[in-house]
Amino acid sequence: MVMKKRLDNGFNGFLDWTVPRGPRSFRRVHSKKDFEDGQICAIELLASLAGKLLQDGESTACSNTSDGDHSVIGTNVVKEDKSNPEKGFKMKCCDGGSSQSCDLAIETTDQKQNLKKLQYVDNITVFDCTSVVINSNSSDEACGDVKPVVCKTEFGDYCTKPEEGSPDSLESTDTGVKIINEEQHETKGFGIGFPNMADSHGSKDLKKSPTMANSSFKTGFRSSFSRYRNYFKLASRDEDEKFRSNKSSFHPNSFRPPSRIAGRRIRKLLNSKHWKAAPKLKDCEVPRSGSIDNETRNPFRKRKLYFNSERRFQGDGLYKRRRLFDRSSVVNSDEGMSSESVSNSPEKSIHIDKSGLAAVLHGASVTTSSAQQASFHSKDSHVKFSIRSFKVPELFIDVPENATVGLLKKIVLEAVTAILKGGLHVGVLVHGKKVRDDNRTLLQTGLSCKDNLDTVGFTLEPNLVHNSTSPLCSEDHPQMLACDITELVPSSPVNPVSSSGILDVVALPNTTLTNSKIQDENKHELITTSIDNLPDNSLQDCKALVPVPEMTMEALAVVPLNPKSKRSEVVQRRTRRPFSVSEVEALVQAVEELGTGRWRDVKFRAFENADHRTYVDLKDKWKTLVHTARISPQQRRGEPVPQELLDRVLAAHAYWSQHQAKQHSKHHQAGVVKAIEGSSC
DNA sequence: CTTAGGG
DNA sequence: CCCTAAG
Repeated sequence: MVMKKRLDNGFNGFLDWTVPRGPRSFRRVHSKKDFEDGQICAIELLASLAGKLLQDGESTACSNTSDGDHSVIGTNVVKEDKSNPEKGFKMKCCDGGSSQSCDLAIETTDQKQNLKKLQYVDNITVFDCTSVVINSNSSDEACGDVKPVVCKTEFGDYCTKPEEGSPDSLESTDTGVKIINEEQHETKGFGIGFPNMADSHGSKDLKKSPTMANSSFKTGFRSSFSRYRNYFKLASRDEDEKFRSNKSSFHPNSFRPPSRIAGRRIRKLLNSKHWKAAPKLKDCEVPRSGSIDNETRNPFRKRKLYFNSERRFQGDGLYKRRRLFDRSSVVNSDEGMSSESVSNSPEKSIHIDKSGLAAVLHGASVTTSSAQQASFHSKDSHVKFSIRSFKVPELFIDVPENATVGLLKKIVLEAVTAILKGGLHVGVLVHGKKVRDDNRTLLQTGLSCKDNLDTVGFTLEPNLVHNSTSPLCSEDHPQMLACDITELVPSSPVNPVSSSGILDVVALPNTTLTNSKIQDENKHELITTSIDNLPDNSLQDCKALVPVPEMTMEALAVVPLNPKSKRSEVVQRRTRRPFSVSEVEALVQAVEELGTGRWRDVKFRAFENADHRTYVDLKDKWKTLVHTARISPQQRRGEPVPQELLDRVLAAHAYWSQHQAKQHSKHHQAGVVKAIEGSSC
């Protein structure tokens, strides 16, 4: 996760921030509402199915084993039975043999907005051995007919809806979830699938979902979109130089008139939550008053150039220092812990998905439907995603050797159910990096060009921030609400509690997973949960089942366990936003006029509406610009800055450095003079 | 809050 | 880009 330092530039790598580092602290942004608003409808469906399975477990799951159906390991497949539309989501167990496949197809077919819907064929029921993969590569005709729709907008709406239409509505035919047996992994693989559940309870749950699905989604999107529009009404300076001028005039100029503080306040309001009031203020703006003193002393003063930060109409302003992210969305999938760090008894532990907890989409194939994706107003452009496979979050399972396969299945199912019930987040990866700014458009993110679409990835992430009012907590483990668990392992195994919902650990009361390593690494979510309600007493033999969330050591170390402190808010490093040439030009222009010591003024002069550029950013950029200008062109990286600009940078830098020195000496002299005068008097 | 500078 | 001392 740490980027290579660029020492060759002589800067001792201080430029390293060009690549995001891990978060330093955490915050929580997703509201409780997020969680409750059906964000996990699809998941709940699965969970309900899983619950059903649990109930019927002994007769179904175990029967498989007794039947000698060993193929279930890594091959069992769950699929819907489309032949029975009324039953909706009848689950069927099929022995996929080598053609194991499950369904998970996510597709965005954008009609009028960027992202209209995600189709989610939720046969996410198969887990493979080393890596649980929901693979859709196989065009298994038997699968892929059921299409509950999961709408996950970038604004958080998340809903499901069964697709009443024909299977054709699915973009891709390959909607099977594939169980992959990755032999290269030393751990033994296995898979589970929902057994025959012709009368699955799930169908009922499913029938509910459609309603809220669409409505929730649409409203969510609309409101979000309207916010954008409001913003742009206010702040977009796109093709409006005048606007910019007016705007700047509204704010205190660089010489900070008396009203400066008030001006700042107003500005702050404008930039924050009072967008709608802004347009009116604009009308009241007064033309910018001329400079008082700069004119005479600043040789660069004449030039006028303003950077139109919103030129591209991309809603950058919405960024608004949005630094709070759900914890689970912050963790990088590739930072997942190794299995070794968790298994307290390697011989017996079964490690699922060694590659980490993040559910990683494999081979996302994406296509664009519009040729002018990259064009400016591509509102009508669609970006279609065809997700071939997901990895399911990593599970760590520890069972005794003499446990039955049926038990194992049950345990795994428990783990999966726990995760699913906890809800999932979808992460988006571009070039392997997580896109954490949910407000960015696909266009901004670079997902609009066909060329870039193959770099997209999706992840399924356990919803670690489990709301206290969520069913799992309130119903199943109410006691956790009152527990302030700050230790890694519960001191009293007799008092089982649930952790963050997805982290439930099924363990014997006296065999709490107390692996020292785990403790050492702050796996404080390893809380035991009661297994009393489990039907199978044989479960008593199992040592522990530990679904471990995607989580880095860092995250583990920081995230508190207390459900309340689970609001563990994350301060996410801002997304990197390289300065464009036009921005650089604006910066140079402003610095030429104002000097290098007045970044606040520079900010207001040239980047006032670029909320994502703070004066510190500008100062830093200037710093790097000066550096860039001094090094040889070959050593420069990133978007090349015109030499002309760099020359100006150096000139301005030299000038202001000298000027500063002058001022300094001037003041010094003045002080001396004054002192002399004072003494003479 | 700003500035300046290190990381 | 982050952090923070200092003003």
